[in-house]
Amino acid sequence: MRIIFMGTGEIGLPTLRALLESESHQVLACVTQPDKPVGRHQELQPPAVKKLALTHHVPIFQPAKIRDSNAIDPLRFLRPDVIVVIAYGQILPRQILQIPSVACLNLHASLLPRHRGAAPIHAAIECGDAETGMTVMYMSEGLDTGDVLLEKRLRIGRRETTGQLHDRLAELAPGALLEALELLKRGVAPRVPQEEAAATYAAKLSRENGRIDWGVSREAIDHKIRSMNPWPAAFTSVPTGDGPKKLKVFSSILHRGDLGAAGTVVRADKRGILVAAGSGGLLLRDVQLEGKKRMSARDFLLGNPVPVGTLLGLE
RNA sequence: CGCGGGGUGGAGCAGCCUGGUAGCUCGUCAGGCUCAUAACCUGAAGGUCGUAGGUUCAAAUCCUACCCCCGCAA
Repeated sequence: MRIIFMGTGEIGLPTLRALLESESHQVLACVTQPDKPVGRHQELQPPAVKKLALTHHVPIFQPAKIRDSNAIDPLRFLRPDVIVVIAYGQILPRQILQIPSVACLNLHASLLPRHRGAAPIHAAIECGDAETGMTVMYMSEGLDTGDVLLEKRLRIGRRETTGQLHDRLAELAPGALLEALELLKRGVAPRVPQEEAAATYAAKLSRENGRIDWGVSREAIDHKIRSMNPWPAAFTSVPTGDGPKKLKVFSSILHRGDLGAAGTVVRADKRGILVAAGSGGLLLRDVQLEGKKRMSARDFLLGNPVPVGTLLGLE
């Protein structure tokens, strides 16, 4: 089939690669977000999708606003059978949805209608979900509200992070899409409306989402730490000789028992930093002090002793 | 030139302001203690102090340029 690929995030890379290598499909163009100033020195960086498309000599479109007619018309002229959208980053207007002759498909990294929105992977882990998956849906004008074509499920590991789950979902996507395209080609693709009452919404994350509230349960904090890893990273603050500093927490182990006031350091040794939560506690294993590299709690303590009784999270 | 912190034996840090024997906590190796140990004791190895220049009798420390890492911001 003749396909236009629209995507920006890394999660779409395996899918784009599969389409490019497929014998039965032709990628007419890639639409991705404009190069953006990224990183510490604000250098312009092309999206990963663009880099991959360049190596395959596929035409690339990077409209600042996909709603502009001069962004839409070139796509229409390509006369695609299908438009595939995965982590593109802009809301598509109706005019785009109507372009493909067969379908405008979106791949979403959750089992819809659960976790609609920008951060479905984070949400699945933060909510403590046992499973998630990749959904192929027919796009509608609402945000992730379209009818479902098919979905592939994945069990979420007990200690899995968003980064790890992201990569597994990315690898799950190509198979789901190719199967969906095959069903469409044979005219037997299912179309199941989402159950509106079961819908949840996963809003875009900001750094502040990573702040640890030591007063909640140890499970909730553990979900937060895994969910925010690697970005934006769960964090708290720790007193230092130069005042309180931000401490990112990348991994922890649940600890049983009542340990006292939430946020208090109960023990700090080579095993890690044991902190009391609202119920039970957590043994912090991998941390990063602001301005420093990420390291094990053991290494961190060698140069930054944290006395028992220290209260974390104070500004 | 967006703001800021940092590069010191294998790891994490101090020392730099107020130039002049390389320090701390670990790790490693050897030996000892112990029923035993992730515990403890003794000893040892291991560093051109990011790179290149400059100032000086003397530079980890002061000056200049560059490279790399990280936090904030996006």
